Amino acid sequence: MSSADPPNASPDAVKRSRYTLRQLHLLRQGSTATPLRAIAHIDLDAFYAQCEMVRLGIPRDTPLAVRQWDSLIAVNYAARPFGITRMLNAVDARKACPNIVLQHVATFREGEGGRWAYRDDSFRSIKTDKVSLDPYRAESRKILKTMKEELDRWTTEYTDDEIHSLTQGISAGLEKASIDEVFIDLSPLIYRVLLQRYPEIRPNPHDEDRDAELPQPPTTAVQWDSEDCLIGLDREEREEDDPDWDDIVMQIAADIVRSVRMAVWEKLHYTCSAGIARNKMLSKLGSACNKPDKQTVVRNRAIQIFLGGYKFTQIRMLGGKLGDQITADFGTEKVSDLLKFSLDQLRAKLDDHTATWLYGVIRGEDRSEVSPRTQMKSMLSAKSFRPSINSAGQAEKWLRIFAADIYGRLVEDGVLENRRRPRVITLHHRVVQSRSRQIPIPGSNTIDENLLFELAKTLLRQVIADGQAWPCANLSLSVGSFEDGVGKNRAIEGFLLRGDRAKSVTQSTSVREADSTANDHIPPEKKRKVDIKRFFAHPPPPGDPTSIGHDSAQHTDQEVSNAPSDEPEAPALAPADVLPQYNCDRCSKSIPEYEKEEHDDWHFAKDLETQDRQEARNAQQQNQQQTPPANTSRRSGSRGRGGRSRGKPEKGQMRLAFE
DNA sequence: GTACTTTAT
DNA sequence: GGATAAAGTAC
Repeated sequence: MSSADPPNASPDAVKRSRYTLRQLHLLRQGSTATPLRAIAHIDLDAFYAQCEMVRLGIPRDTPLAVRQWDSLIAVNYAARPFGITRMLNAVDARKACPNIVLQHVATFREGEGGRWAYRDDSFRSIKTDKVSLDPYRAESRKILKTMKEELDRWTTEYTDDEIHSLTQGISAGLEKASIDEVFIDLSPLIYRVLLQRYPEIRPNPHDEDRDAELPQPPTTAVQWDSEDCLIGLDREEREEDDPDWDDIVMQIAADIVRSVRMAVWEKLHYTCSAGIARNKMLSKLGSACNKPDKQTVVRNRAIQIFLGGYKFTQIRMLGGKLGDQITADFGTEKVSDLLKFSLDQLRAKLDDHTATWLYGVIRGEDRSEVSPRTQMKSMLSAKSFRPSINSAGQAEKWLRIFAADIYGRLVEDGVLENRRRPRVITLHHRVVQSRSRQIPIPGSNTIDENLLFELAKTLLRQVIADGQAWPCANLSLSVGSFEDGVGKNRAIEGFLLRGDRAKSVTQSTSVREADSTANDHIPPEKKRKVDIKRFFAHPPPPGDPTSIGHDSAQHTDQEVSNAPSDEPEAPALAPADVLPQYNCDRCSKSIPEYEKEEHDDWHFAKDLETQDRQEARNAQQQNQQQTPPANTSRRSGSRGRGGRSRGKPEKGQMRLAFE
């Protein structure tokens, strides 16, 4: 043991953990600051290909690729041994594997309304059809739902009354990273499991030193599943060494992820691969290590070896121009080579922010958070033209289809029920360079296909008036800046929601874009029911005195603003005036006697949290920059917008009726 | 806010 | 490469 040992270290030479009580309890609120945290990245294997296999009932060992015009956009694992890859064209794929199934994506077709369909001749119909990815979006939603249900099952399973009082409102955050990938912050869930399995680490008011090292966990605690792929340990570490708490955490994470993957397979017949590690970056690298249908665990003690073997251009954010620039600046693509440069040496070539970020990231540090988000922030419908199109008439044909496409997706998203609604619509247009124009969607109008189409035409006229519009090689329409609806059913829901959930409903325009919650996909009907039930089943402790003044301006760091709020609001009606009451001397509130114990626990947990937040703030001030690098892009100069002021109709342009 | 860039699947 | 999506910068 080192000289840093506390003087009161017990003389009986009990081995201590490398982690502290504080680090362990930071798991509770999904803090990004603890080295014990566990993040999973789950990636569907050749997703579009699997969607088609499921849809068509094609067995796993049949080679299949998804076709888009003459290109392949997904290749299943049965086809890969034949040398089939994306970027082969359909003809070459057939040559390499005569038996391959080449399934074209669904398409919209001019004059057939807003309905996509799978068509035998779509690959020949590039002139009249537009790709629809809707079938894949629908499958993606189902898969997310299944994953969430399985996580919820874990959450309820590992919740006895005592744990409940310490972890209420806390569950795994799930971030939809793309149509076929999610990040899950398993820390809060694992915290529950740990409290359940190891009662000795439950928060105890008598713990006086939260920064003392924890006792080591039982040496028999970690049993890896034979299916888990473990990244080999760093040089100084040995498999025979006794496990520490991070090993336990990772093993529980692996159990959870395995069961999530199994649920997806059993319910929907999709396989996926997963990476499990301390942070998003490592879990993402991990999920790609063993495909398909495998999960890879990057333990803390394996990080250095693991990362050292990579080209840094594989790391998120370094796959593009920034990565190229760094390669040029330092004459290497290897993480192991880059490790030799000091922070100051990195600073000499890169801006401060980027240098600090890079220095940490190649050492396995990544404090980016898993933001519980499953909803789209924008929707885009696009078409590339080969050959280019040459008139407004041709363009409008496509705008009709774009409008129908987007409208259909908005309906899925709940525009009809006023759940969400986009505030801006944008038209992108490319001749050589691309240009775009956007306008607000008038809030007074009901959004329908025709409104979108009319707005799109308005934008098209502006783009045409702006400059060289033809020949046009690419056109796209998108909507974004969604706001949460305050429809009738929304108002009462907002009233019943607690804490951060309520904020996400009512403050959709806050600076940091108060985001939706992990339960967003649940239909409002169901969500409301659940919330009401919990509301009455567990009357929450009265308002949290420690949180006074925590709002608004105080929310300067991620820890605070994103910590799941377990802070209940006082019920509109006090449960009972007739029950025996207990007066809490901490918060001077009067609560029912039978809740005293839970209330005290709650104060205790709150105190821990307050300390932890302070801790996190301090840590963050020291660490300065955890955020990914700023965009180094310089303006490409003289592409001026023609000096004409906007907002006025063009000469001869009609004002739209709804403006 | 609007237009544009970068990164990613 | 085509169709998406997200986040960030510049003004």
